[in-house]
Amino acid sequence: MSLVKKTFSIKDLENLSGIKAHTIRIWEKRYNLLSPERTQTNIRLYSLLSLQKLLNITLLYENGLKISKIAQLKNEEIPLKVREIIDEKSIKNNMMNAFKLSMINFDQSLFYNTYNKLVVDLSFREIFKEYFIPLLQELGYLWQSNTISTTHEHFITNLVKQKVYTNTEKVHRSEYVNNKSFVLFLPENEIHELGILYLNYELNLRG
DNA sequence: TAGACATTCAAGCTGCCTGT
DNA sequence: ACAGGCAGCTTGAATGTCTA
Repeated sequence: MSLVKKTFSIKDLENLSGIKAHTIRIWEKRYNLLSPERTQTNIRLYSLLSLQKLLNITLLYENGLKISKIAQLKNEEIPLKVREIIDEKSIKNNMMNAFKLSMINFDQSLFYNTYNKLVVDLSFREIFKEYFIPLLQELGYLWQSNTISTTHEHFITNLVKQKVYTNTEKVHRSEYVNNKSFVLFLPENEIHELGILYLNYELNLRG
């Protein structure tokens, strides 16, 4: 018997993709996602291509795309979309890891370098929301699990704070766009002020 | 007008049945 | 074992309606 399989049963697809056979049938029926060959006795036989397609679909699906949306994609578009997600993820992972490394080693210039790479393509808001917030969230867990100390936390939050300050200064306008005033304050004894500093940035950005 | 609450819809799962 | 149909259930998102 050949070790290289040429056709796959619906059970094979279930095992390889983690999508239940019943669900695969439903998708097939509702969205024509796959159109397998059939044996004389009407049993589905999937090609390697079908398997590939299902695995791609699974990846998109697990990344939050609705099955109804995926079904609208043309066959050629699916691998492109998959690559987009993978690229985006690995770039993001690399950058996140760089930030974490800079924290562990108290490496200020690594922090700045990573930031400077990001700022080429992203707005400060995007960097703050997509990188700094997750980073700070993770700090919490790392601290809880004794992986890092408060010194690390202070080191990185201060660098982030710096970035908020400099960006706030950059967008600050001498003339206000409207005459509204905002008073920002934290609850008593709340020491984590980054959120409020960022809000201040957003307000300045809007004049 | 914001927030609470209700309704609707898509998607998926499970169980049951019948047929091959 | 697999196919396919049906009913019933859950979940989450989107949308609509009511009310303080």
